[in-house]
Amino acid sequence: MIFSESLKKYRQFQFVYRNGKSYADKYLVMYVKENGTDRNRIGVSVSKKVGNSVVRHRVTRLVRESYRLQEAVFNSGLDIVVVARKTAASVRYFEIEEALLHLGKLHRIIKV
RNA sequence: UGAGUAGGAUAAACAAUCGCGCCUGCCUGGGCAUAGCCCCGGGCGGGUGAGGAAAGUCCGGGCUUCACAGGGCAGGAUGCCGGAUAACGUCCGGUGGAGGCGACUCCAAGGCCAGUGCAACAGAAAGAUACAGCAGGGAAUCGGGCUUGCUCUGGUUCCCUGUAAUGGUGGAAAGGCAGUGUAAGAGACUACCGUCCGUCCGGUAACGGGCGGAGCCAUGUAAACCCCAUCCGAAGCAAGACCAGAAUGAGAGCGACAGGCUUGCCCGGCCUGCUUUCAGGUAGGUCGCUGGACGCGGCUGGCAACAGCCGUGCAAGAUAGAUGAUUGUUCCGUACGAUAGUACACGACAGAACCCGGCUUAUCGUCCUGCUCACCAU
Repeated sequence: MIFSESLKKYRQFQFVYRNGKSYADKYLVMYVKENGTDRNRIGVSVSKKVGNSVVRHRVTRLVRESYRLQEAVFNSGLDIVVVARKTAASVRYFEIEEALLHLGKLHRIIKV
């Protein structure tokens, strides 16, 4: 991804959870916190409640893919954590993409 | 053709666009003023990228570190015989038993004459019996018979004795069944079957068969403790090795400059400082990391598991974790329909994490092979 890296460490996730703002819709929850750089960092979290390993992996990929394709419309300098909800287990790609953009609008981090 | 049985293969396909990990070729930027076979990147091209169970983590082994003179106890696992193997609780071939007409399937299949424990309920009695029954004898009593008191005979009640055929209970009632025998019965005796002992033959063995003998002294349970035999050191790739700039510690040198303490001052001493070397091991990184008890094909040996030889191939290696998304066509499935076709849909179970050999569990379908039984035809 051109403008972004991924969040990796447990502590980084915890920092965003504690200090960031969150919005949720039917499929996803999004936490956002400014990180003070000119790049975005995105982390995806899918718990065991969502499904078995294959399902979780698929949801992770869908979220990452839809972020990758829509990367340019997001503002820079943010740490974003996307948490999948249980309902996301049996969802198609476009519904994930739609949910991601919807939450971005709620956070007002989408470029107009 | 139908029903069944044993085993195997496969795990939707193709194309376009965007994207990811690893390997590799070429070009190129920076560290760096020059050069490099050093370090950090970028671009383009090529190759490659989940499973039959990758799962559960239940066994076994390799590998790594630690421990280790030898022996024993404890603990755990296994348990008919032979073989295969690196090893196994796995596999193959047998033996015995159970089920099935059969192909075939299933078995935790050593030892309760070392000891201890348990055996509910039922039943008379469960390391033991006599409830009912059957039979003999005696007594009392009521009858019958006739030669009128009997060495005749029947019933009922009680007592003594014999018995374990029959009955019911039970998982199990102390070999089975038939006959002889007897008052009634009983391996008391006899034949056959079973069991045990001896012996001979076959087999590496488990075991099987023949012959002879013993009437058969005694329940079940060892996935009850236990006994016997065999095997087992512990922990695991977050193993472990290396690099290393954090913390910390040690030594040497520099300076005689600054601050603090030691006494008001000086000298002296101590601490803080700077440079450097070593130890150390944090963040981070590299290796381990995939060429192996490897895949495929053939030959040879073996009933087989498997082994040997030859040829050939190299086929994921991530580290918060790549292997994906969209679109189109075809295939499959479900529903409707005579076909054509139309509609529906994340197209079974499920995602590598050091590597192998197994076991177990999950699973939509499709295809193939061997064999068995029944029916039909010739």
